[in-house]
Amino acid sequence: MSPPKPEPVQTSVACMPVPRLSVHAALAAKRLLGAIIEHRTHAGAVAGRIVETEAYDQQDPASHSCRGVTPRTVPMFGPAGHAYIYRSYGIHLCLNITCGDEGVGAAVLVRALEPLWGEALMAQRRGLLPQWQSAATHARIRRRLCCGPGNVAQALGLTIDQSGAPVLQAKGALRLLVGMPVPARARMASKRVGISVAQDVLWRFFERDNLFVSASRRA
DNA sequence: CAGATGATGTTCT
DNA sequence: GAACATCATCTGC
Repeated sequence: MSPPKPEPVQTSVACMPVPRLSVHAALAAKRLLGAIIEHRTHAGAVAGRIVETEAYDQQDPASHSCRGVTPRTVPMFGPAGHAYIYRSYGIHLCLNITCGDEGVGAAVLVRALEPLWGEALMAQRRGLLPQWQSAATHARIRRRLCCGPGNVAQALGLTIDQSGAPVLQAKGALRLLVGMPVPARARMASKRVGISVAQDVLWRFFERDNLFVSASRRA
């Protein structure tokens, strides 16, 4: 199967400043809603608007950083604005954006994106290209491209060795850009997904009524 | 729709 | 050896 033609890259949304991330993880998680994550490779550029996040803090028993620095979690303890990517259940990769001051182990998990560009390439990476090309199922497939952290990393085409890469540099392959922030009235908070400790903490945030937040988890 | 399950590699005890 | 910030696919309503 030959790769789809790279789509033209939109740049107008990239003009606004990115939110300050050297803050507590829960605040960074709210600020990152509406921001855009883009990954550029030889195959083309793909990007999506962040619509679902989770905060993980050093003081938080559910966080990889709660027992101090390990080889894997080094980026969490570095400065804000870098990728922390880990392998989940042996199969998937999950993308986080580091936050907080240097020395503090904190990051925000990117759980879902609203696809913006490079959708055909995303579909190919997700193994959904045949269905994508048949226009009848377009909307349904589009909704599945980046829902869930494992799917986000797969659609973006990330690799484990990109953990630690900066995301606030204009020349970087993986970049955080800013579109429309999600105002507080359109923002929902809930318990985080898939953890066995600190289950009552409301550190999952998502945009209300957004189709790209997985349906079963919209509340 | 809900719930169960297997795939799979790394990290930490 | 257990646990794991998941997902697709299956079963049974």
